[in-house]
Amino acid sequence: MSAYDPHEIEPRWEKAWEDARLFVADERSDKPPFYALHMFPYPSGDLHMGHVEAFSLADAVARYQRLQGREVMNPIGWDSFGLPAENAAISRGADPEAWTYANIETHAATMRRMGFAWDWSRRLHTSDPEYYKWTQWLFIQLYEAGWAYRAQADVNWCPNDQTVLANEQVIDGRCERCDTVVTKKSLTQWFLKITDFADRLLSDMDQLTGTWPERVLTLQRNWIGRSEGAEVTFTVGDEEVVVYTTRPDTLYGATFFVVAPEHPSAREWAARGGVADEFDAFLRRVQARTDVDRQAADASKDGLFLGVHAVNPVNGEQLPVYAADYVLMGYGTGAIMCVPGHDQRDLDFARQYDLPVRIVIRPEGDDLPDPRTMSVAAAGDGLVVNSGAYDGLGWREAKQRITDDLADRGLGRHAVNYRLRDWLISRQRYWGAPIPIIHCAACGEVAVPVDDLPVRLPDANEIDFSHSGEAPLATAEAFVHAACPSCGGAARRDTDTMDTFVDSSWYYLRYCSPHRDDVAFSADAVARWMPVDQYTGGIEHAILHLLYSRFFTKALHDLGHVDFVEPFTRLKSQGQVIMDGAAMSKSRGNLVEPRGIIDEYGADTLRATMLFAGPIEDDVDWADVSTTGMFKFLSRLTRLTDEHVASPAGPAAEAAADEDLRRATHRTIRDVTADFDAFKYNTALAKLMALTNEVSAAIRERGQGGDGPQHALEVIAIMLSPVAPHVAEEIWNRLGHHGFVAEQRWPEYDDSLLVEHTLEVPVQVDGRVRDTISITAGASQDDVVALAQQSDNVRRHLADRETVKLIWVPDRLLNLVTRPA
RNA sequence: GCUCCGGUGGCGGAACAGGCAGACGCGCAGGUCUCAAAAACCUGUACCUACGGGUGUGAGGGUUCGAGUCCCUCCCGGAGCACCA
Repeated sequence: MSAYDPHEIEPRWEKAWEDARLFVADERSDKPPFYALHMFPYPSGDLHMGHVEAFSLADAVARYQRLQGREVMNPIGWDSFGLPAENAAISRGADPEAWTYANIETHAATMRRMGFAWDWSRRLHTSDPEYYKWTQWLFIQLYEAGWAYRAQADVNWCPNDQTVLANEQVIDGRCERCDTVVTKKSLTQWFLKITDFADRLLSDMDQLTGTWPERVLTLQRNWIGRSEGAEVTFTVGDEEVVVYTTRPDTLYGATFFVVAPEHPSAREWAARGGVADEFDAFLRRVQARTDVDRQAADASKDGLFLGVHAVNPVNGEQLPVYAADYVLMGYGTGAIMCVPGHDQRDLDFARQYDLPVRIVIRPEGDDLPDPRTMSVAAAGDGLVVNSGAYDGLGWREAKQRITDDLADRGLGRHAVNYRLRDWLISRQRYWGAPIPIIHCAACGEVAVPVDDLPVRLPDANEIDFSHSGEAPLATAEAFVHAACPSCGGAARRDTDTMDTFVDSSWYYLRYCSPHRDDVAFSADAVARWMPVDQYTGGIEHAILHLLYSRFFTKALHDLGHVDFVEPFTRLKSQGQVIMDGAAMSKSRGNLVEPRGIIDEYGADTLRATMLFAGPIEDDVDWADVSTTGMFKFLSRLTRLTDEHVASPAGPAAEAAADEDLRRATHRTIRDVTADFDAFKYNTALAKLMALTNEVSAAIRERGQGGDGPQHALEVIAIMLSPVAPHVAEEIWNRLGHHGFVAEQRWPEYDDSLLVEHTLEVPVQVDGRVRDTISITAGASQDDVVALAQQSDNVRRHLADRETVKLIWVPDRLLNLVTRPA
């Protein structure tokens, strides 16, 4: 039987670590602190393969930093509020709280079997009153600063989950959780003013360049969607109407004017224009369409002439005013000037409603397009034409000048717009943190005083979950009725709960001092640990969670609670674990359970397999990876250790062989260290395997014993320990050590031992390898050429040819360039 | 449509900063051990070959003594955004 029995080894070391409280971060250590954070899990069922990969990465980072001499904080917690608990409650009559905490225990048990070096003493759950008390406190801080407000708006509504959704939670017009087509609903809801931070969310990304994946930064940049242009004032009758445009240089090309159907003036203008009934019908038609419908491929535009005209401030022209569904109320001012010659959407609309087209930019090098027949708008660069005094200017210059001139007349100004909208955080759900606001008929909105926090969730048995379409908390009478904190009169609590992304936007601060019941986080602890040194997690949170957390940090900074503006100094995103090319799921029948793999091969094999599968940021297809390969490696390594230990110092090793192994060991230290620094665990493992093969050859073929193999195996044990920690402890122990390998120092290499004395270098003739020759390191070009010319094969290829050039890359390669003699 | 990634053996993937393409592993083939099998171990494994060599990193061009790597054009795949004025 194999010497490697993970089922005996793993529990033994897990207990030893725990007994020694090895991974509890010490607040008073004088080692440099290192905050290793992974995105905490949502507890649905047991851990899945995606968790295993994410945590294997996170733990490798933390254990590596510990070996590098840092005092590491590697905490664990659960993002434990959320919809699935409630859905389970509705469909199976379970108690959301019981369901959630049972799942957490299942998670925790599997995590312990995986041997993750969590600091369990900092464990937190966002659904604990001790936690959400401070989530509510944070909400109040934002509210008092004017960054949380209630407004009526057309919001995204998921008819299946019976709740509103943030823009970020709507994917292709569908609910990100259940894929139901999202509809619009006009509701009064709570928003957080993330748009106030749009410019800083963008500009502070400079601090993250190089330490965050470029892809994540790009996603955030796109999401924020900054554009520069101008606001220009048109008039309709005696009413001023402001439009936003990125192309004020095309103002002279405007031939009509469009407002969003929901524009506040639209109905009044329609009435004035004598088309009120048509407008009402139009509005109903537009609102019946979902976003999915509106964004469908055909992109046909629905519009209605309102019977009134808008006056263009640059030339006094009268432009017909339309309401159309391709203009959105939520962006800019909900009104646009339309330049069909230079905007594709406007051109499409003009063709559909037979409106005139005018060219005001002459495209560089091209003829003027024919405005009567063109079907592709002229979007490129060029010189301004048909624009009065501005003719002949470059479009960039015209943009500047026209805007400046309008500003002088009080009819315009330079303006910046963002795609980003305020964050809608109200949810009509039970299992979340109640919004700590009381509505009083006399006093209006009143924040719950800090001393009264937390606003506790009522028990689930007080809730009528069958009451769909309304906030579940509204059905708990005892919860709803409250005294107004301001006047003491009878009042009602807000019955919405907060989006769970609010909970997860600050948990990294709570980890610093998770047991404090007088503050959300202690200033000292935050000063010690924050910002996070290394954050790891899935790319799926590239926008939502990371953007919200950055926003919270900036808000807390402005309120004086923290002295930094970015929470996560470095970020690494791992790919997803899939099976046969598709996401794993029970319904697809392609689910692989971590427990099954642990039962068969042990946790180390599972962890190492995940990290060996390929670059960590790439997806892993479980169908392509081999647990048996990794199990064989760990078995072979263990067996080799035993063979080494059992053999006496061995027959006197040949000096040369000993030197080879020593050089291989030092080269491996150098290369694996670089790989760990770059998160390249797949190649790090490959190099540890290669060194293991070298040790094997040294012992078995050369009969080498003693220091060389001992040192190589010690190095392997330490460098393997972040990835396969149990077997690394076992090997370390069998090599005769008593302390934990987890507490050793990462090995260092000696440059002088890397030098090879004899090298094999290729000799090329005209770029083709014709032989390899053996040279001494540092040999001169002349010596090498002389050696090369002794090679039969090289000589044959030089016959009848004249050498015209020599390329000698010292110690690497010789190339003889020839031509026919 | 726009933006950003990527394309290397049967498979996952290696290749510093332009210098011997295919590390490491899987799979496969052959062998040792065995009554046999499993396990373990050993050897081989890009393709073609008249055994000299030739061809190969999606396709085609270019730069260079030399290109998987740099430049241009194109094809394919993936991701994100998408009536954002």
